[in-house]
Amino acid sequence: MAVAKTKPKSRVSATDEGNRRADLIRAAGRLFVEKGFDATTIRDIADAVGMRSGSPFYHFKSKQDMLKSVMIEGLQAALTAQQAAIVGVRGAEARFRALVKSHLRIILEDHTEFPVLLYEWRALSDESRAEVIAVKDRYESVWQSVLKELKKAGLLKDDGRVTRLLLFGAFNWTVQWYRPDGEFTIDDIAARAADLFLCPRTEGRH
Amino acid sequence: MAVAKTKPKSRVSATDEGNRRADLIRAAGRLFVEKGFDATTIRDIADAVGMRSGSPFYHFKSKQDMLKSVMIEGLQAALTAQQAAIVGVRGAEARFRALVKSHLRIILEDHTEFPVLLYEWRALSDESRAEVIAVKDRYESVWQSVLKELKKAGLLKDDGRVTRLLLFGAFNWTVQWYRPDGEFTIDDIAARAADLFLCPRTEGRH
DNA sequence: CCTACCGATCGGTAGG
DNA sequence: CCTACCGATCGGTAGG
Repeated sequence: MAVAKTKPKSRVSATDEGNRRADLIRAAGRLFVEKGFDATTIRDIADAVGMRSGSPFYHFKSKQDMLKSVMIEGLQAALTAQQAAIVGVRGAEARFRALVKSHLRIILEDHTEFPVLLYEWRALSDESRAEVIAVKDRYESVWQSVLKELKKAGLLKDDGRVTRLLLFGAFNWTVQWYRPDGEFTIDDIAARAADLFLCPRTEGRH
Repeated sequence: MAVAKTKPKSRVSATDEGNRRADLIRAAGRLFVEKGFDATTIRDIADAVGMRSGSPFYHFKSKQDMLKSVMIEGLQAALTAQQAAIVGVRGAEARFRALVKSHLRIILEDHTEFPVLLYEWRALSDESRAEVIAVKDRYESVWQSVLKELKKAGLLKDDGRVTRLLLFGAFNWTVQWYRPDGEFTIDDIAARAADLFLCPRTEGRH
């Protein structure tokens, strides 16, 4: 029997599947942020990408699986942006400012996957949670090392757990109030946030 | 007809109704925080206070009405605590520290109504929202005036809208990570949070 | 990826 | 405040 040695068809369909999956993740992320995980139905998500209600289950085995995938997608985008933001940047303050800017862009720009992580943690099942935490830890460890540098440089009084969580709180809360058509740009807010937390360098360094 | 001039029975029943209503608000608040508004069913709430599933609708006309009532209840408790915390306290820094402590106690202690306001804003209908905002504005205006005093005293670089929202973010985010059995008490966290935001007074004031 | 469907559950109501 | 119930909707599946 003539079996083709190259399989262009399966290759194409794999690509298509990847795209459809990515479409679903993007639509789900946006809807989860807008309406919340529980208030979003599979039918909402299917509609958003032009599918029928049963079809998302061809790509994800459950709604919970979609939630986990959305969060991991958001974290991976954040990790990539984080690396790009600090590569080659020297000095504790500059690295800190770069991290803040990168973080706010990730959570406030059109990527809506990361905010799902912030506001639907409760909806994540224990099994999914472990997977997500592994990626989340990588993202946070970069923050920890930069905060440590900051403290060493005398630009931050304390870099303990409580301080760290207070910082993240200020940043992550922006999702609740930032509006793209508002008075301030994302970079404005990032600069003001960095200013707020940095101890003034002692006057007259010379 | 012999109409009793005093109506002890209706008085008692009014009191009872008030208690049952308060019970429902407390149970709903706890469940909304634990599972989220959408994931909490009327049956969950009824169970929690020992009612049948149809009975909460004797006290509230809809689930949305319960949400609004929970939020307003939380705000009123916060307003009362806020007043008590700053009355007679003089000096910008002392007033600020008192406000922070009071706020963290309200959102982290057993009162669970205020956090509903923070995390279920999205679930609130437009009509309910207007009512809640009116009470919320009273609570925030006290913060604004204290932050203004702080800036005047040189203890805060800026008291604009962005800074204010960053501050609230750091405080409100504690709901996500604070654990009563953790390493730090609420007052520890309040003190550390106040330290984080206050500019160091210029050394050697004399 | 669609069609057709199922069992479960939900907010809410009538009538007492 | 309970009993009994309804219409709507939801996550998910079988079979193609």
